[in-house]
Amino acid sequence: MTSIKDVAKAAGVSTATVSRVLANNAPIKTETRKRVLEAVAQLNYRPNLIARSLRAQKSAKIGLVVSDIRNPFFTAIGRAVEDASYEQGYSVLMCNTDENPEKEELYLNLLHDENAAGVIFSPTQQFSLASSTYKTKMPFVIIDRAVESKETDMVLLDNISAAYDLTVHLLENGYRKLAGLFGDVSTTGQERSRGFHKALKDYQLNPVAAYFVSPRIQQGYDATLSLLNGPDHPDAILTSNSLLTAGALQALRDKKVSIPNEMALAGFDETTWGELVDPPITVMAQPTEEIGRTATELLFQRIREPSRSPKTIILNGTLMVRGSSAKR
Amino acid sequence: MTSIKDVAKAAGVSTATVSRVLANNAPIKTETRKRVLEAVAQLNYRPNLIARSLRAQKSAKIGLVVSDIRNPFFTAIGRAVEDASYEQGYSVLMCNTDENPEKEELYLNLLHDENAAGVIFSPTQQFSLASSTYKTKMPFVIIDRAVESKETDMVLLDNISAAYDLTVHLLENGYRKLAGLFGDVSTTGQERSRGFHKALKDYQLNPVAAYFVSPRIQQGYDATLSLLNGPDHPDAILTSNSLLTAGALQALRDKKVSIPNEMALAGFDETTWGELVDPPITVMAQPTEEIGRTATELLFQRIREPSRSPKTIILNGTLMVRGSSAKR
DNA sequence: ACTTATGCTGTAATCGTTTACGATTATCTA
DNA sequence: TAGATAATCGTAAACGATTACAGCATAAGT
Repeated sequence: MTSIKDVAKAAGVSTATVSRVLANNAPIKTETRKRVLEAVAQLNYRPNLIARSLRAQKSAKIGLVVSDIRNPFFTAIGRAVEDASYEQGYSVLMCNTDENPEKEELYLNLLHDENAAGVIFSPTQQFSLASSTYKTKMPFVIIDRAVESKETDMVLLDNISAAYDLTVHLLENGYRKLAGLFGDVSTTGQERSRGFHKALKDYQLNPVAAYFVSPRIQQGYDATLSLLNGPDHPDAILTSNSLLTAGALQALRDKKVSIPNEMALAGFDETTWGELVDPPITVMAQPTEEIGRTATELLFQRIREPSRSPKTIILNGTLMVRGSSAKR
Repeated sequence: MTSIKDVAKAAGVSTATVSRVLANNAPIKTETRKRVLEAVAQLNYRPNLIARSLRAQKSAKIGLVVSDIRNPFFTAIGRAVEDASYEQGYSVLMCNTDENPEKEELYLNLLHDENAAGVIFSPTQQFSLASSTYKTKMPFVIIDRAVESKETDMVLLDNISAAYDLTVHLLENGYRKLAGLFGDVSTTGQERSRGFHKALKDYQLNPVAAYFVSPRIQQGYDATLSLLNGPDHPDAILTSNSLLTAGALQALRDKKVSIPNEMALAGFDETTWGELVDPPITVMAQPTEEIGRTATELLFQRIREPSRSPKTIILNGTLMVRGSSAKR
């Protein structure tokens, strides 16, 4: 490998000068700079990032730690984070935790050991930021799922309002026997459940059911089946993420339950397929692009100014009314 | 930060001994080992990966370079690669190229500069592995899209056969006026187009149309519209990836073209929503999990034994017959 | 008892950068 | 013109690990 020494030799200067030219944070005579640059081009030299990172005790990469990139919500965010980071010359390390606190810790450690400049993180509930010491070591931005600590930057959805609005929409359209399917691994599910209950209360109704299950297609499927077989048959199902929606839809299909006549369906998160199914699914869309960009910007702000006081940014969902919750 | 020196001091040994205990590739007296381990635990020490990587001139991470992780095909592969790497103690750096050769080069450079142990890569057509020098520096495994060079390991689908079978399926089910929508950025689209044409030829038919467009929902939508407006109205559309399928489906919906009565639809790649839409979509499913795992294993093989002769592994798709191509 | 082998550990070089510190030369200032 | 200031560049010390080499015991062989 050609190192900085080779360049220095070729240009007839010291390694320090080469470094100064490349990091261009110092005065260099135009003529020497030219010589160095020529040598660099000649030898096709590129600085070793590892060595640079070791010396500088930092690196130009950030971590994105989420539960599963197969979830379109996280994929979309991942893409936005990637794009925003790319513009700043940073690269992104994406990590899947599988909702597993051990994996969370492992990846956080890894990122720390890799001198990551910061982390964008969607933690499980078990993961207590307070007890961890990461925040002292690396800038953090929490997305999607709130944590207790007010010490951290966060980008969240107003989950209670969003769920409230979505529920009200169902109620306004004449549905009365609502069931809710919520994720059980994050605060998100709980908050959405709160909005759900609040809306029902305002209408002086009780929910038919509210299940907390792990956010997977299979669980959505199973929960929906048990709703269908249960004593108190709902006339509408509200789901707290797209995986549960997919599972619910699948179950309704298999059981030949017609939507929305026999059962309405509405859920969180926009997906490619939401509009493609028949009937298209009413969703509370999250501004994924904005979440990703905002989180990234917040992170860079904190990297630049570590002592800045923490911000929590609350974004709003957009209700996309479609056929699956048509007025009955 | 606590470094190896602190541990050495605490344990009353030299840094060399600490290193030997931790990398455990040397004889150490049981008693000293115990002391070192205690000190490590005491100080909560974890070796600095950057320093290790600099010294060892390698690292425990691999790159995954694809065009867009929002494409479910790549997402699924990404997940499989992640899991397989995790088991080996490696972490994965995922990169989006956006089908942009410049970004490809940038990320490949980055991975090289980061001492990545290897790369799993789905290149654009413009990217000529031959002209690049990467292969001499890093182990490579190409997935999904063939490259000329026979010097590299590859994991590919038998695209011609897969497209042939999918086309034959449409023909067997009575469709005669077929149109094909293929991606224009990779060899994949071309190969699938070949299989498509081959099948038609075997049935002594000509295609109504064969478009090469960039693999995005919008392009699938636009192409389908122009098919609908064109002079020679097809009775079936075959798409070469799920994004084009989604776009085509959207267009057919918007134009109220009934599927499969007025127009059949069949495409590549299994997705969450393929079965959920009405009618469910017939697809040629790729074994994403297997592709990801195989590629990862191949990569690790090559990392261990760089001079091993290159392998090309060809996998087969699975035809999932569904309503969108029902017999007419 | 003297050599040889072996087990265990420390010293110091090394990986490829950046940068504090000094040294040298050029440019002002008065 | 002497002294001060600034511009430019080189020397060498970090960053935190691994490892070749050497040293010193102790055990074994003759």
